[in-house]
Order: sequence, then structure tokens, then C-alpha cells
Amino acid sequence: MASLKEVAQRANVSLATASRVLSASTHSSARYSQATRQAVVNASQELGYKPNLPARALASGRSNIVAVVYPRVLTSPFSAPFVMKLIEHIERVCSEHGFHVLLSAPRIEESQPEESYLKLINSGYLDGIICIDSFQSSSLLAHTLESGLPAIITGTEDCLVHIDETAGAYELAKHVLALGHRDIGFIGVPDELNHRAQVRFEGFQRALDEVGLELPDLPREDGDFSLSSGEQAAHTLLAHHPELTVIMALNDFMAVGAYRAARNLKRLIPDDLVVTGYDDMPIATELVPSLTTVHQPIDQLGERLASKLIDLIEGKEPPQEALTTTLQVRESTSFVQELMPS
Amino acid sequence: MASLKEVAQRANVSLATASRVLSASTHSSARYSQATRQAVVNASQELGYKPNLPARALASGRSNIVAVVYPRVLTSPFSAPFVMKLIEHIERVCSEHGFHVLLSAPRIEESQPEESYLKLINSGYLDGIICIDSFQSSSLLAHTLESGLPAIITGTEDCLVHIDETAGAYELAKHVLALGHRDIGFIGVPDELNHRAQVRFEGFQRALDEVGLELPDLPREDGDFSLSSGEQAAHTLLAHHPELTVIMALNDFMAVGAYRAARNLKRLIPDDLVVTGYDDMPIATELVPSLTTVHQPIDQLGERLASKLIDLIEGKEPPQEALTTTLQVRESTSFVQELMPS
DNA sequence: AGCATTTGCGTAAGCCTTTTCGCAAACCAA
DNA sequence: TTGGTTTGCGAAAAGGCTTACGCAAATGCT
Repeated sequence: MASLKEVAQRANVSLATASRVLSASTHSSARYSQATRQAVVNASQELGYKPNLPARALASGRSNIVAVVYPRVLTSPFSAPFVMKLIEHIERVCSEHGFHVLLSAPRIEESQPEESYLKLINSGYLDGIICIDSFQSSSLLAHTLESGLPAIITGTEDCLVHIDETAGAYELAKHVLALGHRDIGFIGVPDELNHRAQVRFEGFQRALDEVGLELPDLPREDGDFSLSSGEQAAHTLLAHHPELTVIMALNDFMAVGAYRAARNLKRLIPDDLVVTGYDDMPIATELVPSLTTVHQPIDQLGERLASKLIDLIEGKEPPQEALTTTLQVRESTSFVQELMPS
Repeated sequence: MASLKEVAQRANVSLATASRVLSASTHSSARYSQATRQAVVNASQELGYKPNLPARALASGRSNIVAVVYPRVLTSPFSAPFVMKLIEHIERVCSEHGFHVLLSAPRIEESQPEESYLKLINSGYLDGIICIDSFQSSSLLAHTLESGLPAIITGTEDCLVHIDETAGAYELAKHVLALGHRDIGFIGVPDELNHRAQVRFEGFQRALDEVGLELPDLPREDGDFSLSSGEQAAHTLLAHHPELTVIMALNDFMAVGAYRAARNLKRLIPDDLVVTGYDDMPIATELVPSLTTVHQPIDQLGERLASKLIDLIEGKEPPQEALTTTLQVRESTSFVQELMPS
């Protein structure tokens, strides 16, 4: 690879000048004539010069790499579609701003992120971090913040960008209540497992308040976000509370589990049992019946996370922001089910 | 951050020795006594020393970063579950070997990968590249290989690791034929769009050979892997060829599209119409009826890609390898459909 | 004991940039 | 003209690490 030195020689300028031209540094010392500029640019193109990024990082202290981090707490297949979309948009925005994206999925050992992660965040390789963490693995956050790097977290409330999931849950529950249902069972996850669980239930409670119901009085079973756990939970719920006319699951996967349980118990959705999910995963529309759920603006979230991180890196102070969900009413809560051909 | 120099001072050794101890270089010059070793290790721990990776990369020429590249030809939501799983496993294996994973989704402009990608691969940031490309964007491959970096491609036949999709398609078609079906329609994608299309159809042809049928004689409509394109294609197929008893779609999404079309046309699956997919995406089991498809060993693929790349980086010459698919027979090709509760 | 080898470690060169500092020339105002 | 400012550029110091080279001491061999 041609080095900057060779470019400088070919253009008959000093190393410093070549650097100034090619790094397009908006710095105070970035002064050069148009003629020099052309000479350097030509030389650079003729030689096919590509800057050596490690050298640049070493000298400038900036690597143009940001890391996207999500802890490998579960093998978490459930979060995959969510995370992937997020990353897709983060990568897009970052690359548009000249940043590369490094992926890291640190394991947490004895409530400490593994050593290699600690090395990474102090390695000088990173200009910033986007931490996707709804698992309250505070140790991760603590270490990440401690590194002093610009970091942006998502997954909890008090972060620079978050999705207002409470509002989404509120609307969803309100929709169900408006249909006249009062015998509602919930499929959740242990509160301490996931922050999302708490905020969604808050939304449910808010809607229940309006009709004088209390969440703790209603039946609830917990799963772990997986389909099978949802099926299990739904079975338990319906066994103990056959009077239930609604099952609200904390995510779509568990809702699909509830579909299975319902089929098994010969309860037709939505006639005999209404089911709702959360997340609006791509196949939610393809289920039979299609699933009423809450759509999350993942694309927006990814974009905002990236652009706010870049702001942070550039020394700006981006304001806090909340994104809003949209309720998706589909067949699983409607009384007019599209008939299967008989 | 404490630098190596400080560690060396604290341990009363030279910079060189400290480096030798801490970089655990298996190099010939890596000679030191156990006593020195301890001193250095202690000093390093006391100071919380983390090596500066850009500096190391600059000096050694190795960055410990590998890139996972997939061209952004379509926004390709369809490939997301596939790619995500792949990346998950690649990241795992890489991080176990001390490599970081950088993600790059270069756009292709005028059949050239965008400039920033070319910069990246010549930047010194990368020790190797895993290129996921079933789109024949040969320009990407050409440039990637030209960089001289260890690179490993997947998506076409002649690469170090690939999935034997032909065999999978063969088994699938054989299964359908064994059920007695001869009126088969196909939902494909334009051959030139995607290499996978070709190899899968080869498998179909091989099975058809055995019963004296020719693929070109059978009806075929092309989509673009998306659900809606599959629905469209199935509609066309069934309109022109109402005698069809089977629709074989080239992937699961288009198969789900065929489900939709069937429902619309009041053809019950599998009684009135058999449908097959390919890929075995997670919800294939959850559809009603569940979808007969071909499972791809994505996990294995990810692992192999990563470990072969690392071999390559370390100067070994990993052998070529093919992974095998498994046929998943489910309700959509079975005559005993689980009944919906009525 | 004498020689050859190995072991353990330090010196210093180098990796390729960025960036501070400073100088000369060119410009400006009075 | 003179003094001050701006412009354009070069010399050289960093930045933190690896590694080739070389030397002394320890070891092995006969």
C-alpha cells in the first residue's frame, strides 16, 4: 500500500501538507492553496492511496469505529429479529457518517463482563458504544460508562432514546377493555429479568385503572419470552381460570404459544379467546388469525441511536427522546374472523 | 490509560520484555524467565494495563479484527434471520479466538462497491474478511480478493464452506414425488438474481429425472423471495394451471405467500394443495398447517466460516467442506392434517 | 576446561499518521 | 514604508507498540 509519504513525495509537498489535504481536517491548521490541494489529490489517486487506519487512530486518538454491544445473557433467539433490524439501521447511519461498526456480544461471568470486553473498551479501538441492554445487566453498563467513552444505552427508561412501551401497552389494554372484556389473564416474564416487562405492565395497569381493575387481582403466569414458555403459561392460565376471555402476552412469541394452547384446548381465537402480543414481529400478520399487537419503531430507534452517538462523539449534547409505538389491531381481537375455506 | 512503558518501569524491565510477556507472542524472540514474567504480569495488573490496539496493529500489522461483509443489494429483510444467526455464530467463534468482528454492508454503485468499502479493506484495520454473498455481485468478490487479505466467501459452490442445497432440494422433491404428485408448480426467483436459485432447481431436476419429468415442462413463476411476491406467483400459477396439486416455493417466505393465495382460492393445504418451502425459518413450525421445508445448518455454517478464516489468517490451508441440509416433513405435505377445532 | 549453543533481556529502529510549532511570504491598514 | 495579520507550508515530535539485532550470562557438550 502506498503510504502518505509516497503521496507527499510525488506531489512535491511535505508529509504534513499531504496529511492536511487528505484528512480534510477542518482543523485550524488546515490551510493550503488550491494548487497544492490538486497536486496532492492527484498524486493520491494515481497511487491509489488509502489511509492506514490504525496509524491514523494512533496519531489522532480517533478510530472511526463504534461498537454495538449486546450482552449474551441468553442465546436469545427471540430478540434476534429485533436486534438485527436495529443493527441494520445503526450500520447504515454510521457508515454514512464514516464510522465502522464493530459487534460485540460479551458474556457476563459472575456478574462481570468478560475480560476481553473490558480490554476492548479500553483499547483505543472505539470512538463510542451503543449498548443494547434490556436485561439490567448493570455491570455491563457500569463498566461501559466507566470507560469514559461516549456511550448510548437503550433498553431502559432514562436513556437518550427509548421507545415508550408503556403507552403502547396502555393502548393495547384499552383496546381489549373497549371490546368489553374483563376476564383477562397475562403472560409475563419475571420482572427482574427484563426491564421491558415492568414498563409494559405499567401500561396495562394504567388502562385497567380506568375501569377500576387492579393488575395484581388478575391471573398472571410468567414465561421467558419463548414460544414454548408461552404455551405452557397459557395452559396453566386456562386450566386455573377457564373463565378467561383474553390472554395478553408480553411478546408475540409467547402469544403464538397461547395460540397453540388454545388450539389444543379447542378454544377458537378470537371467538372463544382473545389473544394479544407485543412487538409486531414480521409474521404477526401471517398467523391465522393474524395477531393484534403493538408495533415498535425499530428502524427509527436504530437511526436515532446511531445519530445521537455520533453527536456525542462530536461533542454535541443530543436531547433525550422517546419514540412512540403503534397499536396494530388484527383478527385475534376481532369478532369477525376471516373464515377458513371449509 | 497506563501504557506499556509504565508497566515496564514498574516491573523494572525494558519495554521489549514487557511487550514479549504481555503479547504472549509465540515468536522466536519470546524468551523470558518465569520471575520476569511474574513481575510484568503483576505490574500490568496493578496498573490495569490494557494494550492499545491501534498501536499494536500499526506495529505488528495485525489488527485482530475481521469483517463480515454482505452487500446491501436489497434491503433484504428476508435474509435477516439467516444472516443474523450466521453473524451470531461467527462472532462467538471469533471472539473465542481473540478476534473482533466488524460489520460492513457496502452498497454496490454502478457495479462497484462503494469507495468507503475499498478504503476499509485496504486500511490495515482488517485481518480477514468473511463475505456473505449469494447475489453474484462479482465486483464485490473481485475487490475483496484483490485486497490480498485472507478472505472466505460463502454463497456459491466453489467456496471453502458451503451448504449443499442441491441435495436438500433433491430430497424435498423426492418426498413430494413419493407422495404420488406429478402436477407440480414452482415459485422461483430469476436465476441470475441469486445463485441459490440455480442450485436448488438442480436438486429438483435431479429428483424429477428419476420419474421421467423435465423441469422446463412444468409451470414456474418467479418472485423475489418476498412473501407478497410468492402470493402473486402462486395466484398466477393456480390461475393458469388449476390442475396443480403441489407448489414448491424456493424459500419459506414465498411458501407463506402461497398459503395466502391458497386460502384466497379456497384450496385447503395439504388436502387440495401441497406446499413446500426452503430454509426452515423459525416460524415454519407455527404456521397452520406447519410447513414442510429444508433445514439449513446455519449455526454450523457460521462456525465453520469463522474457524476457517482464522485458519487462513494463521497461515493454514483449511480444506473445502460442504454442509448438509435436513428435510423437515410437516403438515403442509401430509394428508393427515391436524384439525382446527370447529 | 574450552567451545558452542541457548537463554534472557536491553537498545533502538520502525510502523504511518496527526499535529504543534514556527517560519517565510503575502497581504492589509495607516 | 512599517508593523501586524493571515496564509501556506515544512520540520519534527509524538502516539504506543512490536521486533530485529546484539550482547552477556547461563547452560550443554566433550
